Amino acid sequence: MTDTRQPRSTSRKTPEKAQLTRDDWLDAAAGEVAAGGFSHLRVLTLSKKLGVTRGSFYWHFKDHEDLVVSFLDRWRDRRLHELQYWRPQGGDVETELRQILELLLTDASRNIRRLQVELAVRDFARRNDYAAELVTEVDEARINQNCELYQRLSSDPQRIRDLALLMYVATIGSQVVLTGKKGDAETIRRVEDLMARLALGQRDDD
Amino acid sequence: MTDTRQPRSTSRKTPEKAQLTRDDWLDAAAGEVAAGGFSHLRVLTLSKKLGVTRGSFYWHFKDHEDLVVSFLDRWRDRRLHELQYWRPQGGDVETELRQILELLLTDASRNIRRLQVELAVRDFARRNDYAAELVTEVDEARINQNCELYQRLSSDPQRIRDLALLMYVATIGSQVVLTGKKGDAETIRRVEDLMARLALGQRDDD
DNA sequence: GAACAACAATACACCAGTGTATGGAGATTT
DNA sequence: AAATCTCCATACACTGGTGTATTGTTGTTC
Repeated sequence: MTDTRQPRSTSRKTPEKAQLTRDDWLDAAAGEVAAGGFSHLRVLTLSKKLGVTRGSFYWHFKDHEDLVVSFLDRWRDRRLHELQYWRPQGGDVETELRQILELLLTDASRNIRRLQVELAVRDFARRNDYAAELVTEVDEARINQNCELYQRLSSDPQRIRDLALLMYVATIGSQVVLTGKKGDAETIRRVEDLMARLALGQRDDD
Repeated sequence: MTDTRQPRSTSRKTPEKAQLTRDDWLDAAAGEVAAGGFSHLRVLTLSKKLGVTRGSFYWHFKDHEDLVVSFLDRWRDRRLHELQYWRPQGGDVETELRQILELLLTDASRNIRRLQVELAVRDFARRNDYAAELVTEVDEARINQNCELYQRLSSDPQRIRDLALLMYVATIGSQVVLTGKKGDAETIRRVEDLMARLALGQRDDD
Protein backbone atom coordinates (compact mmCIF):
# COMPACT_ATOMS: atom_id res chain seq x y z
CA MET A 1 0.00 0.00 0.00
CA THR A 2 2.51 2.59 1.19
CA ASP A 3 4.35 2.25 -2.07
CA THR A 4 7.74 3.62 -1.03
CA ARG A 5 8.43 5.60 -4.14
CA GLN A 6 11.02 8.31 -4.62
CA PRO A 7 9.47 11.74 -5.21
CA ARG A 8 11.78 12.40 -8.13
CA SER A 9 13.91 9.33 -8.43
CA THR A 10 16.61 10.53 -10.76
CA SER A 11 18.47 7.65 -12.38
CA ARG A 12 16.98 4.45 -11.06
CA LYS A 13 18.14 1.75 -13.43
CA THR A 14 15.61 -1.08 -13.48
CA PRO A 15 13.97 -1.51 -10.11
CA GLU A 16 10.56 -3.00 -9.39
CA LYS A 17 8.58 0.11 -10.10
CA ALA A 18 9.74 3.62 -10.71
CA GLN A 19 9.21 6.59 -12.89
CA LEU A 20 11.45 6.47 -15.88
CA THR A 21 13.62 9.39 -16.80
CA ARG A 22 14.96 10.37 -20.18
CA ASP A 23 18.36 9.09 -19.11
CA ASP A 24 16.91 5.72 -18.16
CA TRP A 25 15.67 5.35 -21.71
CA LEU A 26 19.08 6.33 -23.05
CA ASP A 27 20.77 3.80 -20.80
CA ALA A 28 18.48 1.07 -22.04
CA ALA A 29 19.10 2.25 -25.58
CA ALA A 30 22.81 1.78 -24.99
CA GLY A 31 22.15 -1.87 -24.26
CA GLU A 32 20.23 -2.31 -27.47
CA VAL A 33 22.84 -0.47 -29.51
CA ALA A 34 25.65 -2.48 -27.97
CA ALA A 35 23.89 -5.73 -28.71
CA GLY A 36 22.52 -5.11 -32.16
CA GLY A 37 23.61 -1.75 -33.48
CA PHE A 38 21.43 1.23 -34.29
CA SER A 39 19.27 -0.70 -36.69
CA HIS A 40 18.01 -2.75 -33.76
CA LEU A 41 17.19 0.29 -31.66
CA ARG A 42 13.40 0.05 -31.71
CA VAL A 43 11.03 1.90 -29.42
CA LEU A 44 8.78 -1.15 -29.18
CA THR A 45 11.45 -3.59 -27.99
CA LEU A 46 12.94 -0.89 -25.80
CA SER A 47 9.59 -0.37 -24.10
CA LYS A 48 9.15 -4.09 -23.53
CA LYS A 49 12.61 -4.30 -22.04
CA LEU A 50 11.77 -1.47 -19.64
CA GLY A 51 8.44 -3.03 -18.76
CA VAL A 52 6.30 -0.17 -20.03
CA THR A 53 4.36 0.61 -23.16
CA ARG A 54 5.26 2.97 -25.95
CA GLY A 55 3.07 5.62 -24.41
CA SER A 56 5.86 6.32 -21.96
CA PHE A 57 8.45 6.66 -24.67
CA TYR A 58 6.52 9.25 -26.60
CA TRP A 59 6.23 11.35 -23.51
CA HIS A 60 10.00 11.50 -23.04
CA PHE A 61 10.93 11.69 -26.71
CA LYS A 62 9.37 13.34 -29.71
CA ASP A 63 9.98 10.37 -31.95
CA HIS A 64 12.50 7.70 -32.84
CA GLU A 65 14.90 10.18 -34.38
CA ASP A 66 14.88 12.22 -31.20
CA LEU A 67 16.07 9.15 -29.32
CA VAL A 68 18.87 8.49 -31.77
CA VAL A 69 20.09 12.08 -31.82
CA SER A 70 19.94 12.36 -28.04
CA PHE A 71 21.85 9.14 -27.72
CA LEU A 72 24.54 10.32 -30.10
CA ASP A 73 24.83 13.67 -28.36
CA ARG A 74 25.25 12.07 -24.97
CA TRP A 75 27.85 9.71 -26.39
CA ARG A 76 29.84 12.57 -27.88
CA ASP A 77 29.67 14.64 -24.70
CA ARG A 78 30.86 11.75 -22.55
CA ARG A 79 33.70 10.79 -24.87
CA LEU A 80 34.89 14.38 -25.02
CA HIS A 81 34.54 14.87 -21.30
CA GLU A 82 36.41 11.76 -20.26
CA LEU A 83 39.51 12.92 -22.12
CA GLN A 84 40.16 15.43 -19.39
CA TYR A 85 40.84 12.66 -16.92
CA TRP A 86 43.33 10.87 -19.11
CA ARG A 87 46.52 12.41 -17.91
CA PRO A 88 49.43 10.07 -17.33
CA GLN A 89 51.53 10.84 -14.32
CA GLY A 90 54.45 8.57 -14.91
CA GLY A 91 58.05 9.56 -14.70
CA ASP A 92 60.03 8.77 -17.81
CA VAL A 93 58.71 8.64 -21.33
CA GLU A 94 58.43 4.88 -21.51
CA THR A 95 56.36 4.55 -18.35
CA GLU A 96 54.06 7.29 -19.50
CA LEU A 97 53.66 5.73 -22.93
CA ARG A 98 52.86 2.34 -21.49
CA GLN A 99 50.27 3.88 -19.22
CA ILE A 100 48.55 5.44 -22.20
CA LEU A 101 48.59 2.28 -24.22
CA GLU A 102 47.30 0.19 -21.35
CA LEU A 103 44.47 2.66 -20.98
CA LEU A 104 43.67 2.58 -24.68
CA LEU A 105 43.96 -1.17 -25.21
CA THR A 106 43.79 -3.44 -22.19
CA ASP A 107 41.48 -1.25 -20.14
CA ALA A 108 39.25 -0.56 -23.12
CA SER A 109 38.95 -4.24 -23.95
CA ARG A 110 37.57 -4.89 -20.49
CA ASN A 111 34.77 -2.39 -20.84
CA ILE A 112 33.31 -4.34 -23.68
CA ARG A 113 29.86 -2.81 -23.64
CA ARG A 114 31.30 0.66 -24.06
CA LEU A 115 33.41 -0.70 -26.86
CA GLN A 116 30.44 -2.29 -28.57
CA VAL A 117 28.62 1.02 -28.45
CA GLU A 118 31.57 2.82 -29.96
CA LEU A 119 31.81 0.34 -32.81
CA ALA A 120 28.08 0.62 -33.38
CA VAL A 121 28.30 4.40 -33.50
CA ARG A 122 31.18 4.15 -35.96
CA ASP A 123 29.18 1.83 -38.15
CA PHE A 124 26.12 4.02 -37.97
CA ALA A 125 28.28 6.99 -38.94
CA ARG A 126 28.87 5.41 -42.32
CA ARG A 127 25.29 6.04 -43.29
CA ASN A 128 24.29 8.93 -41.04
CA ASP A 129 25.83 12.34 -41.56
CA TYR A 130 25.22 13.62 -38.05
CA ALA A 131 26.79 10.58 -36.45
CA ALA A 132 29.71 10.95 -38.83
CA GLU A 133 30.23 14.51 -37.62
CA LEU A 134 30.34 13.46 -34.00
CA VAL A 135 32.69 10.56 -34.66
CA THR A 136 35.04 12.86 -36.53
CA GLU A 137 34.86 15.31 -33.66
CA VAL A 138 35.72 12.63 -31.11
CA ASP A 139 38.47 11.17 -33.29
CA GLU A 140 40.14 14.53 -33.71
CA ALA A 141 39.92 15.32 -30.02
CA ARG A 142 41.50 11.99 -29.12
CA ILE A 143 44.23 12.31 -31.71
CA ASN A 144 44.99 15.82 -30.54
CA GLN A 145 45.21 14.53 -27.00
CA ASN A 146 47.56 11.79 -28.18
CA CYS A 147 49.73 14.46 -29.76
CA GLU A 148 50.28 16.06 -26.38
CA LEU A 149 51.17 12.73 -24.91
CA TYR A 150 53.60 11.84 -27.67
CA GLN A 151 55.36 15.16 -27.62
CA ARG A 152 58.09 13.67 -25.49
CA LEU A 153 58.95 11.16 -28.19
CA SER A 154 59.97 13.59 -30.88
CA SER A 155 60.45 17.28 -31.55
CA ASP A 156 59.06 17.28 -35.07
CA PRO A 157 55.36 18.31 -34.92
CA GLN A 158 54.49 16.47 -38.11
CA ARG A 159 56.22 13.36 -36.82
CA ILE A 160 54.25 13.60 -33.59
CA ARG A 161 50.93 13.91 -35.41
CA ASP A 162 51.76 10.94 -37.61
CA LEU A 163 52.71 8.84 -34.63
CA ALA A 164 49.59 9.82 -32.74
CA LEU A 165 47.43 9.01 -35.74
CA LEU A 166 49.11 5.68 -36.31
CA MET A 167 48.74 4.69 -32.70
CA TYR A 168 45.12 5.71 -32.74
CA VAL A 169 44.18 3.71 -35.82
CA ALA A 170 46.04 0.76 -34.38
CA THR A 171 44.02 0.88 -31.18
CA ILE A 172 40.74 1.19 -33.07
CA GLY A 173 41.81 -1.63 -35.37
CA SER A 174 42.72 -3.94 -32.53
CA GLN A 175 39.36 -3.24 -30.96
CA VAL A 176 37.59 -4.06 -34.20
CA VAL A 177 39.58 -7.19 -34.94
CA LEU A 178 40.24 -8.62 -31.50
CA THR A 179 37.25 -7.74 -29.35
CA GLY A 180 35.25 -10.75 -28.31
CA LYS A 181 37.65 -13.23 -29.84
CA LYS A 182 39.14 -16.08 -27.87
CA GLY A 183 42.38 -15.24 -26.18
CA ASP A 184 41.97 -11.59 -26.93
CA ALA A 185 43.28 -10.46 -23.56
CA GLU A 186 46.68 -12.02 -24.10
CA THR A 187 46.84 -10.95 -27.74
CA ILE A 188 45.93 -7.38 -26.89
CA ARG A 189 48.63 -7.35 -24.25
CA ARG A 190 51.19 -8.37 -26.84
CA VAL A 191 49.99 -5.81 -29.35
CA GLU A 192 50.18 -3.21 -26.62
CA ASP A 193 53.75 -4.14 -25.83
CA LEU A 194 54.79 -4.17 -29.46
CA MET A 195 53.23 -0.78 -30.05
CA ALA A 196 55.15 0.66 -27.16
CA ARG A 197 58.40 -0.79 -28.45
CA LEU A 198 57.76 0.51 -31.94
CA ALA A 199 56.83 3.95 -30.70
CA LEU A 200 60.00 4.09 -28.68
CA GLY A 201 61.97 3.21 -31.76
CA GLN A 202 63.34 0.10 -30.21
CA ARG A 203 64.26 -2.63 -32.54
CA ASP A 204 64.93 -6.30 -32.19
CA ASP A 205 67.87 -6.41 -34.57
CA ASP A 206 69.01 -9.96 -34.14
CA MET B 1 9.72 -7.68 -81.78
CA THR B 2 12.75 -9.84 -82.39
CA ASP B 3 13.74 -9.36 -78.78
CA THR B 4 17.45 -10.09 -79.02
CA ARG B 5 17.80 -11.99 -75.79
CA GLN B 6 20.70 -14.19 -74.79
CA PRO B 7 19.75 -17.85 -74.43
CA ARG B 8 21.50 -18.09 -71.08
CA SER B 9 22.98 -14.70 -70.47
CA THR B 10 25.26 -15.37 -67.54
CA SER B 11 26.15 -12.24 -65.60
CA ARG B 12 24.40 -9.32 -67.25
CA LYS B 13 24.53 -6.52 -64.74
CA THR B 14 21.59 -4.18 -65.32
CA PRO B 15 20.67 -4.05 -68.99
CA GLU B 16 17.27 -3.20 -70.47
CA LYS B 17 15.82 -6.63 -70.05
CA ALA B 18 17.49 -9.86 -69.10
CA GLN B 19 17.07 -12.91 -67.01
CA LEU B 20 18.57 -12.42 -63.59
CA THR B 21 20.98 -14.92 -62.16
CA ARG B 22 21.69 -15.73 -58.56
CA ASP B 23 24.95 -13.84 -58.86
CA ASP B 24 23.18 -10.76 -60.18
CA TRP B 25 21.14 -10.69 -57.00
CA LEU B 26 24.27 -11.07 -54.92
CA ASP B 27 25.96 -8.24 -56.79
CA ALA B 28 22.99 -5.99 -56.13
CA ALA B 29 23.01 -7.12 -52.53
CA ALA B 30 26.61 -5.98 -52.28
CA GLY B 31 25.49 -2.50 -53.23
CA GLU B 32 22.87 -2.48 -50.53
CA VAL B 33 25.23 -3.86 -47.92
CA ALA B 34 27.92 -1.34 -48.82
CA ALA B 35 25.46 1.52 -48.58
CA GLY B 36 23.51 0.59 -45.50
CA GLY B 37 24.86 -2.55 -43.91
CA PHE B 38 23.14 -5.89 -43.55
CA SER B 39 20.18 -4.43 -41.72
CA HIS B 40 19.26 -2.58 -44.90
CA LEU B 41 19.50 -5.66 -47.06
CA ARG B 42 15.79 -6.09 -47.85
CA VAL B 43 14.22 -8.33 -50.40
CA LEU B 44 11.70 -5.69 -51.36
CA THR B 45 14.09 -2.80 -51.98
CA LEU B 46 16.49 -5.14 -53.73
CA SER B 47 13.74 -6.22 -56.12
CA LYS B 48 12.78 -2.64 -56.85
CA LYS B 49 16.38 -1.76 -57.56
CA LEU B 50 16.61 -4.63 -60.01
CA GLY B 51 13.34 -3.69 -61.64
CA VAL B 52 11.53 -6.93 -60.83
CA THR B 53 9.11 -8.11 -58.18
CA ARG B 54 9.80 -10.32 -55.21
CA GLY B 55 8.50 -13.31 -57.16
CA SER B 56 11.83 -13.40 -58.92
CA PHE B 57 13.80 -13.34 -55.70
CA TYR B 58 11.96 -16.27 -54.18
CA TRP B 59 12.72 -18.31 -57.25
CA HIS B 60 16.47 -17.79 -56.87
CA PHE B 61 16.61 -17.90 -53.07
CA LYS B 62 14.77 -19.87 -50.46
CA ASP B 63 14.31 -16.88 -48.20
CA HIS B 64 16.05 -13.83 -46.82
CA GLU B 65 18.46 -15.87 -44.74
CA ASP B 66 19.52 -17.81 -47.81
CA LEU B 67 20.52 -14.52 -49.42
CA VAL B 68 22.55 -13.43 -46.43
CA VAL B 69 24.36 -16.74 -46.04
CA SER B 70 25.08 -16.97 -49.76
CA PHE B 71 26.42 -13.44 -49.70
CA LEU B 72 28.67 -14.16 -46.74
CA ASP B 73 29.94 -17.38 -48.31
CA ARG B 74 30.80 -15.66 -51.55
CA TRP B 75 32.55 -12.89 -49.63
CA ARG B 76 34.64 -15.39 -47.68
CA ASP B 77 35.55 -17.38 -50.80
CA ARG B 78 36.66 -14.29 -52.68
CA ARG B 79 38.69 -12.87 -49.80
CA LEU B 80 40.43 -16.20 -49.31
CA HIS B 81 41.01 -16.67 -53.01
CA GLU B 82 42.47 -13.24 -53.67
CA LEU B 83 45.23 -13.85 -51.14
CA GLN B 84 46.92 -16.13 -53.65
CA TYR B 85 47.60 -13.20 -55.94
CA TRP B 86 49.16 -11.03 -53.28
CA ARG B 87 52.77 -11.94 -53.75
CA PRO B 88 55.24 -9.07 -53.72
CA GLN B 89 58.08 -9.40 -56.20
CA GLY B 90 60.34 -6.65 -55.00
CA GLY B 91 64.01 -6.98 -54.43
CA ASP B 92 65.11 -5.92 -50.97
CA VAL B 93 63.06 -6.09 -47.81
CA GLU B 94 62.06 -2.47 -47.79
CA THR B 95 60.73 -2.44 -51.34
CA GLU B 96 58.76 -5.57 -50.65
CA LEU B 97 57.33 -4.20 -47.43
CA ARG B 98 56.26 -0.97 -49.07
CA GLN B 99 54.56 -2.91 -51.82
CA ILE B 100 52.54 -4.82 -49.25
CA LEU B 101 51.54 -1.74 -47.34
CA GLU B 102 50.57 0.13 -50.48
CA LEU B 103 48.39 -2.81 -51.40
CA LEU B 104 46.79 -2.94 -47.98
CA LEU B 105 46.25 0.77 -47.47
CA THR B 106 46.35 3.05 -50.50
CA ASP B 107 45.00 0.52 -52.96
CA ALA B 108 42.34 -0.65 -50.52
CA SER B 109 41.18 2.89 -49.86
CA ARG B 110 40.51 3.36 -53.56
CA ASN B 111 38.22 0.36 -53.79
CA ILE B 112 35.82 1.95 -51.37
CA ARG B 113 32.82 -0.18 -52.14
CA ARG B 114 34.75 -3.32 -51.36
CA LEU B 115 35.91 -1.66 -48.15
CA GLN B 116 32.39 -0.68 -47.18
CA VAL B 117 31.27 -4.25 -47.64
CA GLU B 118 34.10 -5.53 -45.47
CA LEU B 119 33.25 -3.11 -42.69
CA ALA B 120 29.59 -4.06 -42.95
CA VAL B 121 30.47 -7.75 -42.71
CA ARG B 122 32.64 -7.03 -39.67
CA ASP B 123 29.82 -5.14 -38.03
CA PHE B 124 27.31 -7.84 -38.85
CA ALA B 125 29.70 -10.40 -37.36
CA ARG B 126 29.22 -8.80 -33.96
CA ARG B 127 25.68 -10.09 -33.79
CA ASN B 128 25.76 -13.06 -36.15
CA ASP B 129 27.74 -16.15 -35.25
CA TYR B 130 28.15 -17.45 -38.76
CA ALA B 131 29.46 -14.13 -40.04
CA ALA B 132 31.82 -14.04 -37.06
CA GLU B 133 33.22 -17.42 -38.06
CA LEU B 134 33.92 -16.29 -41.59
CA VAL B 135 35.51 -13.04 -40.48
CA THR B 136 37.78 -14.90 -38.09
CA GLU B 137 38.68 -17.29 -40.88
CA VAL B 138 39.57 -14.44 -43.23
CA ASP B 139 41.47 -12.56 -40.52
CA GLU B 140 43.58 -15.56 -39.67
CA ALA B 141 44.33 -16.30 -43.30
CA ARG B 142 45.43 -12.74 -43.91
CA ILE B 143 47.55 -12.60 -40.78
CA ASN B 144 49.18 -15.88 -41.68
CA GLN B 145 49.94 -14.51 -45.10
CA ASN B 146 51.42 -11.41 -43.50
CA CYS B 147 53.66 -13.66 -41.45
CA GLU B 148 55.19 -15.08 -44.58
CA LEU B 149 55.75 -11.60 -45.90
CA TYR B 150 57.32 -10.33 -42.71
CA GLN B 151 59.65 -13.27 -42.30
CA ARG B 152 62.46 -11.25 -43.77
CA LEU B 153 62.23 -8.69 -41.02
CA SER B 154 63.07 -10.95 -38.12
CA SER B 155 64.07 -14.48 -37.31
CA ASP B 156 61.95 -14.84 -34.19
CA PRO B 157 58.64 -16.52 -35.11
CA GLN B 158 56.76 -14.93 -32.22
CA ARG B 159 58.11 -11.53 -33.16
CA ILE B 160 57.01 -12.06 -36.73
CA ARG B 161 53.47 -13.01 -35.69
CA ASP B 162 53.23 -9.98 -33.43
CA LEU B 163 54.41 -7.68 -36.15
CA ALA B 164 52.02 -9.20 -38.67
CA LEU B 165 49.14 -8.84 -36.23
CA LEU B 166 50.02 -5.27 -35.37
CA MET B 167 50.28 -4.30 -38.99
CA TYR B 168 46.99 -5.97 -39.72
CA VAL B 169 45.04 -4.23 -36.97
CA ALA B 170 46.62 -0.95 -38.03
CA THR B 171 45.39 -1.40 -41.59
CA ILE B 172 41.90 -2.31 -40.45
CA GLY B 173 41.90 0.59 -38.04
CA SER B 174 42.97 3.10 -40.66
CA GLN B 175 40.22 1.82 -42.89
CA VAL B 176 37.67 2.23 -40.14
CA VAL B 177 38.85 5.66 -39.06
CA LEU B 178 39.97 7.26 -42.29
CA THR B 179 37.72 5.91 -45.03
CA GLY B 180 35.48 8.53 -46.53
CA LYS B 181 36.99 11.39 -44.58
CA LYS B 182 38.33 14.50 -46.23
CA GLY B 183 41.96 14.31 -47.13
CA ASP B 184 42.07 10.62 -46.42
CA ALA B 185 44.29 9.82 -49.40
CA GLU B 186 47.16 11.96 -48.15
CA THR B 187 46.70 10.85 -44.56
CA ILE B 188 46.65 7.19 -45.51
CA ARG B 189 49.83 7.70 -47.49
CA ARG B 190 51.53 9.12 -44.43
CA VAL B 191 50.29 6.34 -42.19
CA GLU B 192 51.54 3.89 -44.76
CA ASP B 193 54.97 5.46 -44.76
CA LEU B 194 55.19 5.60 -40.99
CA MET B 195 54.15 1.98 -40.69
CA ALA B 196 56.90 0.99 -43.06
CA ARG B 197 59.48 2.96 -41.12
CA LEU B 198 58.33 1.50 -37.83
CA ALA B 199 58.33 -2.03 -39.17
CA LEU B 200 61.83 -1.58 -40.44
CA GLY B 201 62.88 -0.44 -37.03
CA GLN B 202 64.02 2.90 -38.27
CA ARG B 203 63.89 5.70 -35.82
CA ASP B 204 63.96 9.45 -36.10
CA ASP B 205 66.22 10.08 -33.16
CA ASP B 206 66.74 13.78 -33.40
C1' DG C 1 -9.17 18.36 -1.47
C1' DA C 2 -9.08 20.30 -6.04
C1' DA C 3 -6.29 21.44 -9.64
C1' DC C 4 -2.40 20.50 -12.03
C1' DA C 5 1.61 18.20 -13.77
C1' DA C 6 4.21 14.04 -14.78
C1' DC C 7 4.18 9.68 -16.40
C1' DA C 8 2.02 5.59 -18.47
C1' DA C 9 -1.73 2.53 -20.75
C1' DT C 10 -4.98 1.78 -24.52
C1' DA C 11 -6.72 2.00 -28.98
C1' DC C 12 -6.35 3.40 -33.54
C1' DA C 13 -4.59 4.13 -38.34
C1' DC C 14 -0.90 3.30 -41.06
C1' DC C 15 3.20 1.56 -43.27
C1' DA C 16 7.07 -1.62 -44.77
C1' DG C 17 8.57 -5.96 -45.07
C1' DT C 18 8.31 -11.28 -45.32
C1' DG C 19 6.77 -15.61 -47.28
C1' DT C 20 3.53 -18.46 -50.02
C1' DA C 21 0.47 -19.94 -53.58
C1' DT C 22 -0.76 -19.52 -58.00
C1' DG C 23 -0.83 -17.95 -62.47
C1' DG C 24 1.36 -16.42 -66.53
C1' DA C 25 4.90 -15.47 -70.67
C1' DG C 26 9.15 -16.89 -73.26
C1' DA C 27 12.14 -19.91 -74.57
C1' DT C 28 13.53 -24.92 -75.16
C1' DT C 29 12.81 -29.43 -75.95
C1' DT C 30 10.47 -33.38 -78.05
C1' DA D 1 2.66 -27.74 -81.89
C1' DA D 2 2.50 -29.50 -77.54
C1' DA D 3 4.73 -30.14 -73.46
C1' DT D 4 8.05 -28.44 -70.37
C1' DC D 5 11.31 -25.61 -68.07
C1' DT D 6 12.76 -21.08 -66.42
C1' DC D 7 11.94 -16.98 -64.73
C1' DC D 8 8.83 -13.38 -63.14
C1' DA D 9 4.12 -11.09 -61.72
C1' DT D 10 0.08 -10.88 -58.85
C1' DA D 11 -2.57 -11.44 -54.87
C1' DC D 12 -3.02 -12.74 -50.22
C1' DA D 13 -2.18 -13.40 -45.20
C1' DC D 14 0.70 -12.13 -41.65
C1' DT D 15 4.12 -9.77 -38.57
C1' DG D 16 6.40 -6.04 -36.43
C1' DG D 17 7.16 -1.52 -36.28
C1' DT D 18 5.86 3.82 -36.04
C1' DG D 19 3.21 7.76 -34.50
C1' DT D 20 -1.07 10.02 -32.53
C1' DA D 21 -5.02 10.81 -29.76
C1' DT D 22 -7.22 9.87 -25.76
C1' DT D 23 -7.75 8.41 -21.33
C1' DG D 24 -6.03 6.86 -16.67
C1' DT D 25 -3.19 7.01 -12.57
C1' DT D 26 -0.32 8.76 -9.63
C1' DG D 27 2.23 12.74 -6.94
C1' DT D 28 2.65 17.62 -6.03
C1' DT D 29 0.98 22.10 -5.10
C1' DC D 30 -2.04 25.53 -3.83
